[in-house]
Amino acid sequence: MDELKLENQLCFPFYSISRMIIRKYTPFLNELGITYPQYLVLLVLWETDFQPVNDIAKKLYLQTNTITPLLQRLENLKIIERTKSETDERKTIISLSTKGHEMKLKALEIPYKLMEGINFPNEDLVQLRDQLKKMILLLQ
Amino acid sequence: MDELKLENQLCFPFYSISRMIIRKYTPFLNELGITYPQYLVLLVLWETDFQPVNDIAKKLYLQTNTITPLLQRLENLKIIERTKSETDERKTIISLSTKGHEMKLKALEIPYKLMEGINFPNEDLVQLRDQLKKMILLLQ
DNA sequence: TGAATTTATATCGTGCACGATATATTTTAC
DNA sequence: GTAAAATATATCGTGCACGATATAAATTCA
Repeated sequence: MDELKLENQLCFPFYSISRMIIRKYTPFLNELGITYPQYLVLLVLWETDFQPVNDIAKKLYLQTNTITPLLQRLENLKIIERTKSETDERKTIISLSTKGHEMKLKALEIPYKLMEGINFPNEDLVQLRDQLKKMILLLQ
Repeated sequence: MDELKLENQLCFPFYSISRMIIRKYTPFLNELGITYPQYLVLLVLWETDFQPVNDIAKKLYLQTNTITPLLQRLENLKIIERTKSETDERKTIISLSTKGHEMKLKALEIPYKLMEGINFPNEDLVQLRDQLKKMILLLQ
């Protein structure tokens, strides 16, 4: 019976922490005029520019039907560009605009500002990150 | 510069794991005809029946404008009932219907079925749960 | 080569999340 | 005792997530 107690749920803490951290991000992302999932897409593009929709989706463990409209919004905001691949016309290649590139400079301070607001012991964080990585592999 | 790499993000693993576990829940919850956030509300009600909207929202770290329409859907499904408090007319008291009570019996097996699909070492899980609890306290 | 299958993206519908706002009830303070 | 503030819920708009479906291009294979 205890297994149905909220306190003993496995997913609930992940679900809550995720939303709580996103809330902490929001004021900084508002300054850039983007949302958290849009920020994740930009992180991917800042690492590697010019990628098909599917590659971005896979890196974020999302489906293309989630990020297609998100990418259309980023295009409307003039942050990215969407062009058809010349070698494979099915593929839509996503690339950063000048504005998208410039946003990286402003974004650089976000991770620091964010961690200031959360006083989590650093040694715990390192260990936690390893556990979470293991967990993602098991869940895929 | 490395702080903007997807791999080094703090929130991304929580966001991904949360969605991945919810995906594992979905087939079992489909059998009950409910969604994961609706399941969370039922967990709260199965522990304590008859609660105002606000109490449920607080336990789930959600806002009332998120769960009000969710509760209306659960009412349409005849799983819960919504009645005004007699002592404070502002409060809407949420209670389980007969169907809502009966669903608990079917739900009892969900935690076991779910953990079967994830081979996470048990000693790690205990430690992880403690870390996550600490984190939630820091983030509130 | 041409039909069948696979791949890549897009579209549509539903249900969250959440900021902003509205409305009604209760409490507080003068 | 009544106006102001606080509380509780509801409504509205936008942007995800994701299942289901559509469409078009590329690949496979008979």
